[in-house]
Amino acid sequence: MFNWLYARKYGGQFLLRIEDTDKARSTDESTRAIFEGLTWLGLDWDNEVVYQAQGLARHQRDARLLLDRGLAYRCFCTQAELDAQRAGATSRKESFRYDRRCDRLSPADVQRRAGAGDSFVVRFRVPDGITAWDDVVHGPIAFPNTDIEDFVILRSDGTPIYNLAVVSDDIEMRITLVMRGDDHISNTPKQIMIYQALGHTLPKFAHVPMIHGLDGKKLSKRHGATAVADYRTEGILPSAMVNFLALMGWSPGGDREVMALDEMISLFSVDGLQKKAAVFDTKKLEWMNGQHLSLTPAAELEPRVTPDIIAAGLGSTETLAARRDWYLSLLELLKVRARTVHDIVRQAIPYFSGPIAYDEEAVVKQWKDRHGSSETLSTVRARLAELPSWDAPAMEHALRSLAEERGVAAGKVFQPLRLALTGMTVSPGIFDVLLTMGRDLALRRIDEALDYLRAGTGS
RNA sequence: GGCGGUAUCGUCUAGGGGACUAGGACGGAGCCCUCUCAAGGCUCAAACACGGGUUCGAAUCCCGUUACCGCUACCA
Repeated sequence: MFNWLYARKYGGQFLLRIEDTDKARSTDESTRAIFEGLTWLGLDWDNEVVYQAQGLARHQRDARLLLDRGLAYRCFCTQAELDAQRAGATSRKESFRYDRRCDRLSPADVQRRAGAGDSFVVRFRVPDGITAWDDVVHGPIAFPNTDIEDFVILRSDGTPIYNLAVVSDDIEMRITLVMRGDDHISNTPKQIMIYQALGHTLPKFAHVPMIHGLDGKKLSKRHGATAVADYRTEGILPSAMVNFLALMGWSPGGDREVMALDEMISLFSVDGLQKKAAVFDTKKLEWMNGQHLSLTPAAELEPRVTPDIIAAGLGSTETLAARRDWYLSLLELLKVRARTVHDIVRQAIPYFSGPIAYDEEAVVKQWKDRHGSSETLSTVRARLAELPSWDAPAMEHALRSLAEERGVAAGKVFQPLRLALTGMTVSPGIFDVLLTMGRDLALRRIDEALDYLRAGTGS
């Protein structure tokens, strides 16, 4: 996200690389989630996607180069030996660092063992000194090299370890800015040493904060949604998601919060990048989504909402297209009081011809007196039915004067009617409901309510 | 354990020596608007982790402590 904003802001390129050197963790499923997530959010990448595993030959060539230059060495220690040493060190409460025993092997020994087919890994020989860089978000960071062991760069099966592959690829792809999660800060000195050993100039490094779950830990499966695109099925708009995500770890300064993507681009600056991890707050995401729902014109919302409307059985592509203007005005009416797309669909039900269910609590509250309610509703129906034209001022006059005649507050008329029309106690203004529903359906809904009330009488 | 990073309301954050009785937003409480619910407007509760410095002056700079997070793999 921040990479993308940075690239778009400063006219750079946003390159996508799938780091799939770990077969166990990198599945079709996981890479697809990346593409879907980025696409959904509208974060487009430049050039072809690069798959790290395809750079195998180059990774091996770079390891070979380091070996030839004497900057790396073969290590014949087995995993079991290393594990034992590590366990010993921990039990003695010492910190374990590889003791470089294989670096002391004579060239002849190395030759002999390699020739005999002993398996080995390639380790990078960490030089003396300190490794430091000026991080774009953190400022100067330094690591004493003595704290870094001679790390493995090539496995015994000849495949590269992450730190080598990354540097090799970044050089190949001419990466100028490495912007990533700050969990990579401690990998950075290792990578810098590889850059230097390979004789290449360093890119800039920017370590951005991570996002944590409510428990303060790294976001993971147990926090709910596993992939960003899962929020699509939760009824979240991509514009809201991207806005919300951007605010986790970045601020444009001042009080700016609700923004469109292009505004974020122009406002983006690394100065606004946060150093602290952010906690994902679903409540705020939903609020943000409500804001974006209100701000987005119905015509733009329509393609996103329609599939859900159809799935809910309210209509088909054809029936909706046939009444497009009406449909858009319905969306316009509902979007302001919705937080997710699901809210819109739920509220849209009464405006379509299908059956509606009456909210139980609402019935108890608004239709407590069934005879009285029936009487009120049939009078309301008669007044509405005789209206010369179906417009808001006429309806309002008819219903308000009815309330006045009876000496009751307008709400005493509106609320039972609202329940009859929508089955709910909440809806847009009652005249908007009547108007949007249309005369025929509105009168029918009242008839259905009267039937319901009659059926219930005496029970 | 070692190393590194971070630390402002419950949460996201503004703040970069005096404008801070610390601002905004979400969430919470309440009021207004009002036919209901949203939206909107208003009000309230709510934070500079702690301790030392530096300075005339510190939320802001430095050092320690603590807490949290990360790395410490033939994971990425």
